Amino acid sequence: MTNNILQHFNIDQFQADLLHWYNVSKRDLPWRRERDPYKIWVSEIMLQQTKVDTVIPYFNRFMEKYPTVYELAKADQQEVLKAWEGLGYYSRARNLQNAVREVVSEYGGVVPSNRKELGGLKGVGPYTTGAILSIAYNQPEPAVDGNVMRVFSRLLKIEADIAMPRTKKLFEDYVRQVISTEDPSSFNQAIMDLGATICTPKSPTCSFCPVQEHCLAFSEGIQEELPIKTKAKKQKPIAYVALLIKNDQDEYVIEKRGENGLLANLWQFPMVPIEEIGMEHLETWVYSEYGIRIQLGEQKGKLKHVFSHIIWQLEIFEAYTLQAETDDERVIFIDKEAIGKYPFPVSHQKMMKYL
DNA sequence: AATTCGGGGTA
DNA sequence: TACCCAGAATT
Repeated sequence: MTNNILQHFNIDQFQADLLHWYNVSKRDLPWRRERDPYKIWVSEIMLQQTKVDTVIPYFNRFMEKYPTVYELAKADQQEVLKAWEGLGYYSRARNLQNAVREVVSEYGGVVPSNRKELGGLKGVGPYTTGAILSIAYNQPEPAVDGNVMRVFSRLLKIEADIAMPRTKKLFEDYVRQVISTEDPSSFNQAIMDLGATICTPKSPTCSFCPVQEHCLAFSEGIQEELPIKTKAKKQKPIAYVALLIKNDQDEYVIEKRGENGLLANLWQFPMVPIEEIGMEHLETWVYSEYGIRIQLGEQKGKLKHVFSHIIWQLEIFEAYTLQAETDDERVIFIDKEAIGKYPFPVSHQKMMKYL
């Protein structure tokens, strides 16, 4: 399989040191209080690219609302998105619910315990498959995420670029050789805890590390140089005029975004891609786009919102209309108090203070 | 292999 | 600012 990097690596002692540390020092997290595969699953989806501290309140609310696959399966998607509001990467929520519905209809409500069926579910990729199989079902499967690549790149002095997709397979091979077959659940979680609390991206606290004596990078003093990761490219800014359109009944215009792409199926205040349209054609564009005749008011503020790949530069304007309806099926007129029932991206939540 | 998907915390 | 985070789907 892999070469002989592990030749001088004491696997048994490493496992013992790591697991002992984990048993003494593991974090008390809501999804660690029991071993319900559904709860492990939800936690793993929420934790994708998201810090533990951010996830905890979302996870607790979600479990109160959807304690089993059956409640989530029968829920309305807009309600699920509302529960996900602010957490980001909203396709996770839509995929999770679709997958849960498949578990109910195809697997009798039981989360699959094999790689083929589990990994075939929407939103369940290689990492999440391994995480559920190991944590919930105690199978010796690798679950390679950013933590694991960082920890192992230092332990074994692996200098492959972790930004490259194929590099993850390399780490999966190493984990398969090093993982505890006695307690794979604790092993994988221990690596994650280690990466989150000690073997951190910057300034790792090697003096507290339970496996310091196993670490090749530490022995050479190069732990700060690893892992190697090529830079992501910068986000492109896009300018919009965002419109708080009010009618004489104090209702506001909000719009449901499309079912694919960025912030899919969330709601927002109408946005005009102002670079393409030009301020002088704004009212005309709004009428052709939404069938709403408006009069532009004054600017209320501006805000910058950074995504992974783009930056929204929003100029927020008031506007007025005499209408209370339109043919555009994306659009509704709604009063201020009812807006809170709809899922909005954070950028548009920030605009609500101007209502 | 590269890009698209959110949002917040950190140094 | 720049980087990172218990990544997956799409192109």
